[in-house]
Amino acid sequence: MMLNKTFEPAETEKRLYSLWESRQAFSAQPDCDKKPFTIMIPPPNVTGTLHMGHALTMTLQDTLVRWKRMQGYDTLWQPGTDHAGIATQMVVERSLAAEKTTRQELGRDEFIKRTWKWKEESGGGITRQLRRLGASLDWPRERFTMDEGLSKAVKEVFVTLYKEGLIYRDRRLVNWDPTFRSAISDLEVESKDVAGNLWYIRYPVDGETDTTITVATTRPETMLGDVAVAVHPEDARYGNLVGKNVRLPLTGRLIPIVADQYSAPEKGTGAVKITPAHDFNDFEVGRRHNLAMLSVLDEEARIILDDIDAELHTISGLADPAFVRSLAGQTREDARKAIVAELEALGCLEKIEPHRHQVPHAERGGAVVEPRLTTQWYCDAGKLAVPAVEAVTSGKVNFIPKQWENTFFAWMRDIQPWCISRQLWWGHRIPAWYGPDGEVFVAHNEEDAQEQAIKHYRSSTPLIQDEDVLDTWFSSGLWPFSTLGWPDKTPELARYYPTDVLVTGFDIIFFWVARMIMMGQHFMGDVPFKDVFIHGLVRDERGQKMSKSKGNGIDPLELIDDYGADAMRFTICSLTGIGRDVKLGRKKVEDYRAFVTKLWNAARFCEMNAVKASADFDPHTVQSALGKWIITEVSQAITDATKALEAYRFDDYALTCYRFVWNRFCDWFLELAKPVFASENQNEADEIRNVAAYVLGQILRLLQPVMPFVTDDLWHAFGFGGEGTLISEPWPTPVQLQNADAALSECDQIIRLISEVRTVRSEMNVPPSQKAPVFLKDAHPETVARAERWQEAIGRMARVSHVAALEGDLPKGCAQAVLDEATLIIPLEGLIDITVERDRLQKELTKAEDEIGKTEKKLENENFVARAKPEIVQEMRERLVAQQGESQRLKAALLRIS
RNA sequence: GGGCGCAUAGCUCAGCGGUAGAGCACUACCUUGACAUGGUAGGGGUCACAGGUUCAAUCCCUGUUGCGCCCA
Repeated sequence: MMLNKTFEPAETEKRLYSLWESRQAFSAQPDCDKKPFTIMIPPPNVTGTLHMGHALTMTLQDTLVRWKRMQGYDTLWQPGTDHAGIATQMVVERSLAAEKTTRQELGRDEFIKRTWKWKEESGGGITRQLRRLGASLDWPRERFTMDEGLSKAVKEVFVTLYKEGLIYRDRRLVNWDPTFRSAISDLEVESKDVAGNLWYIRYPVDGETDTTITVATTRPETMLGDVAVAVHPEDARYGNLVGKNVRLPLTGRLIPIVADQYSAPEKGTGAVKITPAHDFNDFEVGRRHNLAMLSVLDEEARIILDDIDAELHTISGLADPAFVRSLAGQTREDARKAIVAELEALGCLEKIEPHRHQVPHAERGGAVVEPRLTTQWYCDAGKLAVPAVEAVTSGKVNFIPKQWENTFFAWMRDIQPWCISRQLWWGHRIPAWYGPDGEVFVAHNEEDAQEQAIKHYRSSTPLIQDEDVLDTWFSSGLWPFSTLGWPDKTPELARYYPTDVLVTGFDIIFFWVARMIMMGQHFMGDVPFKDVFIHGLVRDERGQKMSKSKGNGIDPLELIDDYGADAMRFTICSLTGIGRDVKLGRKKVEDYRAFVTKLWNAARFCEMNAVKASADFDPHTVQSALGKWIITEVSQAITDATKALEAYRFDDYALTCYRFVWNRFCDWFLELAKPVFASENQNEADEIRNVAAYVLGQILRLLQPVMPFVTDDLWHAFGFGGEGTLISEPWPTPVQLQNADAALSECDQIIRLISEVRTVRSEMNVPPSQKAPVFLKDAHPETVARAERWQEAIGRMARVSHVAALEGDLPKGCAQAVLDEATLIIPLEGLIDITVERDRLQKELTKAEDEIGKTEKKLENENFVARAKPEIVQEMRERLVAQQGESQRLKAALLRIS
């Protein structure tokens, strides 16, 4: 079989991936006796499509998993998706809208059926896309947060936490999305700086004809629900008013002036209106002062008067119930306009100031979020946080980089009760049933709830299940053990929990990482993972966050189409340093594709020179210096690459491989091997062929985790093993050759000799077509012998006609260069300008003397000699000798041509 | 306002108490039979600024400035 002129990723990727999958090469083997290594995929949203962020995180995970698999671990990389309550419901509702119907018209059961149908047909497209990346996920184990097993886990957790008092119902403010008409998480709210106004409104003090107190507000429409005015207790301006009441304009309600620290004297007028049902800070003030909580906005953020209608007063020039009633049903925006106009007409509006302020917006959908007083289910995150924090402080869970532990702690320290109910239909319906009197029965199923109800009511009573579903993250938090079969005691659970590492971005430390630790600690009594590797964000080349609206996103599938999955994966790894964002552009992928090509071409060269896998080759038996040298070099690369992966240094891993393959194997080993392959010495040629095959094999293994396709293709082509088998080959191990020092210094010297000659020739503008001899002056006999041994390679690589010790006088018109104890003499009469050569040498000499100066200065410093580590002083002394030698030889060279 | 991170070659980034590195870009030369998606060589850095610790600081400490992120 001959390798094609170029590597063809598209064809190879398709062929190999289906081969791997059909052979279950990715499957965990729960029954084997290998040590397990487990990564849980952060389940992508079932509505999602693959973006660069996925490509980054999945490439890193796949690289780790493939590496560990080669290291002989039984690897489980658990795939799956989450049901993404809001996002999925949105998708299906959109298609209903296209059919001119709504979920309400369809009814809950039918809607759920539709959504499942959508999921089966269109959901989870991302899992197909992950295959294009080469991700070696254990697909037969794929799970979905809504599937039967995981739903069972969710119910179990809910019922248990309820029994333990860690889940409860409470009426308090939530962040409410008026578009979805659902509670949303604090974490799904984004504060945006918005240009608005501060409206200054005069509230007349009750019982005092001419006294008013002016409050400043950014939300005048909420004043219908005002229950107090707060001033700072130490604010002298208002001291005499505390305890008195004001008449609320528009509604005429009598409300107190209270003293509360919350009011900031320097802000606005120092007096603030208090609307506990529509503002988080006001809610706290209301609690402190035992104030009523009046809701004036409904689930769509329209004015609703239920709470205030009974107490509307008619006060001439201040309050008119008819006006207030006319607001009912208006949106908050319309109501604001009407209210401001009315206040102005009443003379209550003191002034309007333009004002920038933070307005909460829903991350998904972008609606302005409304704090709203509702009854929801809450999880006592504060209690669950304690063991979670403990897990991190004790080091049972390690964040990499460690830095992120602070972020984790900061959030955990003032964690709020977690609102877990959502007013959606798509999700895990809350396993709570209500009796006619509102009594709650929490149970695994309706039968159990009925049983409880019968005990409670002493008769069979109709129950109604809670309409709401659970926050998607509630089920995601169970992912590390629910996917393994919990609450059943499965062998998988025993074997793969706790998992080894979680790989994710910092943006979901709170959403997910923290919750998994809480749930894991509580239900499994152990952490869900030992390491948390937090990688950066993918940005474009200019460092901008990729986003749809900016249009600067790159589609990873396009990159794969254009450059191949291997090139993209390698690029990602090479750019993933610890704690750095990944700035990625097409150009970088294109650049690293050149590396894939380089590897391919190096392999082609090997193939052309009859390099073949040899099963019984033992690197320890190698005799040639070149062979010993490259075996030592590849061993070093293996050591470095392994260390890098152990430390999650994907960049170091990729770069170590890159440098070894390109700058050692290709640039030197293969070039130095050419004369050997061409030589008469069949023994040596055979040995170097074997060495080449061995090193190539090590390279393919080393690169398999990051470039699984091209490496397997070559693995097979060279007869190392069958197609698709590299994935399960052992990870390479370094070898330690005995007595290799002479070989290493020999190769090192030859490489430097070639480089010196090349440099001199290039600097002297000698065209490569002009060959010239090289004579060694003052060289040690061993140096001469080495140069003669490598005559052929030196000739090819440095355009040298022949190498020999200098005999007799210096030829005319020479260029010279210093190599260790020797001086290289390159006769180039007629080709070079001797004055240029003199200048060149002079420059070298100046450089050398500068270095001597630096070293001497150090050694002359008594403090240095006395206090520095002895080995450093010794090193400096040796350095000085070498530098002085070089300088003397340069001086001598100059003298010879002057 | 609180917290965190970053600042090194034109660009992207490594590095590290003891002679400043890579890739890309740039310049010159080269189509020699693996590779022009290539080869060879070269130029290019007061390691943000100011102090301090140290025999020695790009590296450790303090402060300043600039940029970015998170939380309020």
